[in-house]
Amino acid sequence: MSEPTMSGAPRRRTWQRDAVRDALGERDGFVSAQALHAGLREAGSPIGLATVYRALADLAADGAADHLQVEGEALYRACGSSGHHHHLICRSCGKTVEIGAAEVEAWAKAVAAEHGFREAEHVVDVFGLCSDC
Amino acid sequence: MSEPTMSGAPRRRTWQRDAVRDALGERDGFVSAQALHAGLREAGSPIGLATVYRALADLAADGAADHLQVEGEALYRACGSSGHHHHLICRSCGKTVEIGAAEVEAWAKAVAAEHGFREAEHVVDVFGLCSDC
DNA sequence: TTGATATTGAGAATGAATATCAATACTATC
DNA sequence: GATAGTATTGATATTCATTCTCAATATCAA
Repeated sequence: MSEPTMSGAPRRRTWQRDAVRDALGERDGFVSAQALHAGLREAGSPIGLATVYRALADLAADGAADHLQVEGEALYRACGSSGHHHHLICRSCGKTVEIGAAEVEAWAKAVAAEHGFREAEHVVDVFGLCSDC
Repeated sequence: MSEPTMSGAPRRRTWQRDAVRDALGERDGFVSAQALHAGLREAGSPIGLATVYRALADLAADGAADHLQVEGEALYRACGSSGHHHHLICRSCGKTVEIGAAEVEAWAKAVAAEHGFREAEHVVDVFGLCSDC
């Protein structure tokens, strides 16, 4: 029998994974794997690109990071709140605000049910220009 | 002064563009450029891949097609309603329902304003399993 | 019909993301 | 603390979607 609540990820702790987690946490908004890797290298870290991709994928799988696709690129961000939430993102500087939206959750569920759809998930993100841009 | 209502696109009519528009219209859900091209070739059309990409980009720019990014792939769909709308998409068979959502529009605008964001746009799509899947 | 030019398409080029695989580092165990 | 077993790393090759190039061609207005 499988145990859904058990984290099936026996992850070893390495300075590389810590570096990626830390670097991601220091960023305000969403970053690409490429950009994060470039930043780490600039800061003197010899970490490899493939490792950054893997670390980010793991963080996302563990629920420690959010990710979204923009213009054919995957962007990641350290997760503040642990539960389900959405984002308000500045399309100029990348500044991001995490937002909860009970109304939207309810709406999505209702719309799905209305059309006979089950197991509904949704993608909801708001893009704009923040007060500093 | 610019004229936002004027179509700044002096497009020439070619059988290739018509073929892409028609093929897209015949599909139920979202399709990738690659898939659409493969379908056209299978149907005997000698149309080139680059042309399909260009035609789809033009349709999207002209507001005749919607597009969204899934797993690093751009997907297109012929637009039913001309105005702003969202989608309810079956993640199994791709069946898509266009949905309007005044409540969500209002919510997005309110959330953006609340945090000092201007020129807010939003991405709202619901994925689920339709009644046939 | 003709001329100006937008469009096409085969293939090259780009760029993000993943696979490969030997060398290395982490963890539990003794 | 030493050691074996194995997950992880990283330089590089590879895949794959998308865009670019540019000569040949088709479209549209005159």
